Amino acid sequence: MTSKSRPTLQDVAIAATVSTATVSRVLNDPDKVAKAARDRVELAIAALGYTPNFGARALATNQTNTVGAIIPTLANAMFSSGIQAFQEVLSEAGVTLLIATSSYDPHNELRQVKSLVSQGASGLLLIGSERLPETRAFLAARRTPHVISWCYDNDPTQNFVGFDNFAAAKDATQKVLAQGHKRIGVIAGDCTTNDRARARRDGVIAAAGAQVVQVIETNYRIEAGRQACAALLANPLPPTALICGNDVLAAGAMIAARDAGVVVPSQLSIIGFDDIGLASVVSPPMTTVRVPQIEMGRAAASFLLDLVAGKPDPENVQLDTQFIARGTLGPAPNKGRS
Amino acid sequence: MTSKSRPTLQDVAIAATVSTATVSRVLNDPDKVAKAARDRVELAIAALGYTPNFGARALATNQTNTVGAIIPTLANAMFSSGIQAFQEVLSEAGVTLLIATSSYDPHNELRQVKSLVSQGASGLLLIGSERLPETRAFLAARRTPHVISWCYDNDPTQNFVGFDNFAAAKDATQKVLAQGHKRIGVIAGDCTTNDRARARRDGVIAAAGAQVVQVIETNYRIEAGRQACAALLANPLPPTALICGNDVLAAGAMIAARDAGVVVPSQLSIIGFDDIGLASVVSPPMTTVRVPQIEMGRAAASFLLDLVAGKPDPENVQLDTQFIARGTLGPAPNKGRS
DNA sequence: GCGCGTTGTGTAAGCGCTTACATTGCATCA
DNA sequence: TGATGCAATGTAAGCGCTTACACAACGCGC
Repeated sequence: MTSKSRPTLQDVAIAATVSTATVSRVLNDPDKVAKAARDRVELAIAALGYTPNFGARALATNQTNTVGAIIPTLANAMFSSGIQAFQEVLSEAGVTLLIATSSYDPHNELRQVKSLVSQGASGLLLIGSERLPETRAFLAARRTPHVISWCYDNDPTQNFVGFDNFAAAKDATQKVLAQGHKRIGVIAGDCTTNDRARARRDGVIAAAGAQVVQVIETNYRIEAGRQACAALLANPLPPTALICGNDVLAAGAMIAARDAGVVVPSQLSIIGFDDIGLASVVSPPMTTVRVPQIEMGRAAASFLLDLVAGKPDPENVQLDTQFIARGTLGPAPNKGRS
Repeated sequence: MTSKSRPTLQDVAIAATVSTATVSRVLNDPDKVAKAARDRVELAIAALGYTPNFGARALATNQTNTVGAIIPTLANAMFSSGIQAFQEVLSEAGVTLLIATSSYDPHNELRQVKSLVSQGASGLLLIGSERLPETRAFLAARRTPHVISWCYDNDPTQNFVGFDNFAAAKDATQKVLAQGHKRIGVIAGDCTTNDRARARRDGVIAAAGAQVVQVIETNYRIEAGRQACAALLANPLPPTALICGNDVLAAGAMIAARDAGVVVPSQLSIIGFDDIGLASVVSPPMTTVRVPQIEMGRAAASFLLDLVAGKPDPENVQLDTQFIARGTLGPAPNKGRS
C-alpha cells in the first residue's frame, strides 16, 4: 500500500523555480501571487500531475473538509438513496464524504466511529438513536459534531433530522383499522439492536392493541418477509391485514400471498413502510408509509455542515411521513369466520 | 471544520510518563514494549479517548490502508449492493473505503479520482471502461492501481473484474427471438457517457438486427421507463417484446403496460437486466439477466487488494451472467397483424 | 569483575503541507 | 532624494506521527 513517487509541493516548487510557500499560495489563495509566477506554478502542477497530499494538509491546517456517515447497510434502498442525496449536498459544499457500514451491529458502529474520526471526519451522520454508551462517551469527549437521522426523538440535547417512526406506524395502523380489520399480523425488523424497527412495531401495537394476532421479528430480507407471511397465513385464524417493518418485508409477504393463492387486498391487506421504488412497482401497487429519504438526506447534510461550521445550535428537524394508499389495502373481508 | 482538542500521542505519552516512541510502539508493535509500560499506555489511551491521527500516520508511513470507489450513483441497487459486498471484503482486510459518486459524468469522475487520490486512496475501483483521456493519463502517471468493474473487455493492459454486457444482451435477445418475436423494442440507458448501456443496446441490435423496431434512449428512472414504453406502445405496429437496459426501466415499462391494459407477457414480453431485488417481486416476476453483483463486488475487492499489495499482475476476472426466465417473457402473440 | 548480547526506552529527524514573519524590490510622495 | 508603504516572495517552524539510531540497564559466561 505504498504510493509511488507522488510529486510533492517541493517538486512543483523546484519545477516552477519558486518556493514551496508560493506554490501553496497558488493552491489556496491565488490572488496573492503575481500572474507570472502563478502561471509557471500552474504549468508545473499540470506537467507533474500534482495533487496535494490530503493528510499533510489536514495536519497543517487542522481541518479536513471531510465528514463521515455510518449506516447499517448500503444494500437497502432506504439508506442508499438518502445517502446519495446527503452526498450531493456535501459535494456542492466541497466536503468529502466517508461512508462506513455497521451491519446493524452497535459494536461495529463504535469501531467505525473511531475509524472515521481518525480518518479526519469532522462530523458524523449516524442512524437511529440507540447506541453503545462507549460510543456516546467517545463522541461527547471529542465533541464530535454529529446528527442522528432516520428517526426523531424529542430530546433537545441531541441533534435529530428525521421522522417519528412510532407515530408513523401508529397512524398507518389506524388507517388499517379504519378499514374494519380486526386481526392484524405484524412482520417487524429485528428489534434487538434496531430502534427504528422497534418503534414501528410498538407504534402498531399501540394502535391495534389486542387486535394484533402475532408479531414476527426477522431480518430485512425479501425471503424473510415471505417466510414470515407464510407462517402467519398458516394460522388457523390468519390475520386479514399485515403491517410490515419495511417495503422489502412487505414485498416478500406479497410473494408468499401469491404463492398461497391468497388475493391481495380482498383476502389479505399488506402494508409496507418507507416507500422505496419497489413499492409502486409491485402489483397491486403497495400501500405504504412514505419516508422523505431524499429530503432527509439533504436536510441532514445541511444540518451537519452547520454544526461543523460551529453555527449556534441549529434547530432539530422533524420531517413528515405520509400514508400512501395504493392497492394493497382494502376493507376487511367479512367471511364471518371469526 | 476545526477539530477540538483531540488528544495526541504526546498527551498520551505524558499521561503515561513514557516517550512518544513508546506509545507509538504500543500501538503498532506491542510486543516490543514491556508489560508495565504497555499497561500504563493503554490506560492513558482509554482515559483520554485517544485515536491516532490518520493523516499524520499516513504522512509518516507513506501508507494509508485506504482505497476508493467511484460509482455513478448509490441510488441504483445494481451498484449499492455490489459496493456493499466490496466494502465487506475490504473491511475484513482492515482497509477503509472511500466512496464517491460521479452521476455518470466523466468530468465528475476525473474530479473524484483526484480527490480520492489526494485523500490517500492507494487503489481505486472504477465503473465502466470509458473515461476521459485526462483521467487515464492521471492514473497512468501516478501508477495508481485500479480495477475496472461492471464491465469486461478483452484488453490485458487493463484490470477488469466484470462481465460482458454486449454478450449478455445479445444472448438474452436471442432467447427472446427464439420465442418467435419479430418486432423488438429497446429501451436503453443513456449511451452517450455510459459504455455499459451502449454495449447492452448494441448487443440487442447485434442479435435482432432489422427486427428492432425502435430504440429509445433515456435515463435510468422508473418513470423514464414508463414513458418510453408508453411511446413504444403508441406505435401503429408496436413491438411484441421489449428489451430494457436495466430492471428499473423494465419495471417502468411494466407499469406502462398495465396502465395501457396490455397484458404481460401474452401481449407484450418485457425483459430487464441486472436482476436486482425488484425483479423477482413484480408481477409477473421479471425475466431478466442476472448479474452477479455480490460476487463481482467481492472479487473486485480481492483483486484491488492484490494490486495494491503489489502482487504480480493478477488475472482479469470475467464473471458469467445468466438469463433468468421468469414470467414476463412469453411466445410472440400470433395476431397475424404483421 | 569485565565484556558481551539483549531488551527496553528515549531522542530526534523527517513525512508534505501551511503560514507567521522576514525580506526584497518598487512605486510613491514630500 | 530619501523615507514610506505595499506587493511579492522566501524562510522556517510546526502539525502528529513513525522509526533509525543511540543509549542504559541487565544478566550471562568466562
